[in-house]
Amino acid sequence: MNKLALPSTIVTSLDVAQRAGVSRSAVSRAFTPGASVSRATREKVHKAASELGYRVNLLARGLNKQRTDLVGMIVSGMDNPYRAQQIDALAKQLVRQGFRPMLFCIDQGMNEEQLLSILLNYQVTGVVITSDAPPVAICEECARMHVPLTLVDRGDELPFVDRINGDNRKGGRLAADALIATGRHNLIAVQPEHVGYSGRMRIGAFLTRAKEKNIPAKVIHVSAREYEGGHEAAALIVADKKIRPGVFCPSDTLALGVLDALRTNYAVRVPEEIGLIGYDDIPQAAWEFAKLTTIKQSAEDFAAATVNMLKARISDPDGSPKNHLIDVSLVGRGSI
Amino acid sequence: MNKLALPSTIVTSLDVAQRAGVSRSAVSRAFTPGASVSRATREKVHKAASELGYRVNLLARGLNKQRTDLVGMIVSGMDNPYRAQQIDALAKQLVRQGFRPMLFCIDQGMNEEQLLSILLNYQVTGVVITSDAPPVAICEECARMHVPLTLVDRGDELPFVDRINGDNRKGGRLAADALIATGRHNLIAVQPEHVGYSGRMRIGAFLTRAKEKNIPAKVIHVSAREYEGGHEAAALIVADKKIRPGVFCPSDTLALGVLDALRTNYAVRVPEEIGLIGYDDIPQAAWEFAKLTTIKQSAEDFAAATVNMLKARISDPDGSPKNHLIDVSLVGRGSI
DNA sequence: GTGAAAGCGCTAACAC
DNA sequence: GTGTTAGCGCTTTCAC
Repeated sequence: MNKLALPSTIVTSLDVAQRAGVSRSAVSRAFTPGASVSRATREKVHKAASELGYRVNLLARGLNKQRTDLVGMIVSGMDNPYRAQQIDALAKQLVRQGFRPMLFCIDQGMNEEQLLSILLNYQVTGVVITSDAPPVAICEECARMHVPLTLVDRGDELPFVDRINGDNRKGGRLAADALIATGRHNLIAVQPEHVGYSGRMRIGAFLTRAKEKNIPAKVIHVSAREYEGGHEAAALIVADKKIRPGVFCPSDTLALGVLDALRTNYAVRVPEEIGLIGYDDIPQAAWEFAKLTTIKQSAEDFAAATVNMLKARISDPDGSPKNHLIDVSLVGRGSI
Repeated sequence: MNKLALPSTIVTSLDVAQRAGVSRSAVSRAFTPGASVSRATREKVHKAASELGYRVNLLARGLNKQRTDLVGMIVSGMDNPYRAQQIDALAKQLVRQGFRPMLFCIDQGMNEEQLLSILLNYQVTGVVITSDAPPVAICEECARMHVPLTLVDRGDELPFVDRINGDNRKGGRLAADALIATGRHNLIAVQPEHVGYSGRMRIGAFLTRAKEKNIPAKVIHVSAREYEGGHEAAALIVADKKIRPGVFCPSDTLALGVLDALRTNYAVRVPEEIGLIGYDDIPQAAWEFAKLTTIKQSAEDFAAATVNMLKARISDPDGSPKNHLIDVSLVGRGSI
């Protein structure tokens, strides 16, 4: 990297062409993998380019090729560690596969539609939505613009678009089975007011399984979400005075709220007096104070499946919509 | 939103112009805030546009205006809740101020330089780096390309570029003062092997303050980072058999690892036997099991300062580099 | 394998 | 206030 006098003006492919004594097309080809250029030309061009500090302008290329490799992520709830893991994994996977993620976090006063609108203006190659609010007109808009869209954890409400979901039914079932296997004969599921599709599915499957096995199960409703919701739930559970109940929370943050409140505020022992199982397997679930048994969904699996689905959609824009299920598994840690 | 036969071809400003019976410039102006167009024309254009489902192509606009509003974020350690908070806050703030964040997470096999290279190819308007590895040639590259760069939490190593840092000196001092104020006469700082600039500064200030007050203080070195590092530290602290020591951890995840291990593995009571203070004030620090006293840095303050600095740099590209300090404060929760 | 020319969709002078 | 013209930097037929 030599230090030339700074080219206050932008270095263009023409500059490189002239310096290398070739045409602009040659330069373009030299920077296009698999284009038909001779080895000699390619090297000549690359040399001139690096001397000049040239870099291809992806905006111009995108404008021309009608393809940007930009992928929009519309996200909410980054305060939940699992969501953060998902975003991290997705962003990495996208880059690995040649895409460039744009990140839009739902903010008060900025809804999904507005964010999507911005994305579409950037001619994104695809959009991934991982947030809880409903996507209403969004799917139609993407369809109209022929932009591939993948919904993560948004359920089956919109059957005409690609979706990735954890296997919530299996998860709920595993949770019920696990609690029952440790001799819990009073099952409880905690359901926050603003629970999303996934949570509802998990709880639904949990209750179904309990019924199948003839174990009484009930739902406790709380108004807060995440950790605070868990505190609310703990109060209700304690007041309930069931004998050695088994409690299922459709997210780890919720479960950790329950656990913490039970022990600290009510001196209840877990798992001796109450069995508890969460969902997601966030790092905190493995912490010593918690040792929370939970249902693991791999964020990496989610990311890989999402990007694959996106690629599939790009190469076959009119194929029928897919719904991909991510496998889940039980991680036993002793809280049941 | 009416349903016309889907325009399988892209809708361009020319299409809108023709439909509205005006020129392309008129269309352009109608979509440029503050341009000189008559109300009538603007409305005519907007009507035609929405009938056609037109949206301005920001790539083309960017190519033309040499300005994309794209801002790259290069990030690592999203598994740390504080980092996740920072990214969330920054992404939101950027969008609010009219920028469009691109997210690049450091991945094995993908270093900062490669990611930066991609960003620059997209003609980003600015770059924010919030990661721990050293930025070496990156700053030079940005400077060469005239792309504003802001370093978050990367310290003073590179005085010729804009930087945002928490007030680490004050934080370290506050931590020492707080421990001393509760009668701790044996201070300990926990330092992971791969501690970054911020951590070193915090510990440095902590030790300095201890010395000023004539309180003995030592550093415990651990090889792991975050929660696991805390476990290592706990073992060493217990082995040390100091009387009622006061322990400072330069991050909450580290502190929570210490706390958890002390209680669970060594049955040591906090704060009775050992006082503990962390840094960052992540949500988990407020959880019941922890009630961790800590040094708070507002992620929103960081985000706001970062975006402001970026804007300042954009409007004055050759101004002297700034180093902005974010204020910190003590959050007492009883772990000391 | 290489160059010339046309054009991706937009904005910015410049006339009127 | 509005239309015309000329690019922004790149890729891509199409000849050669």
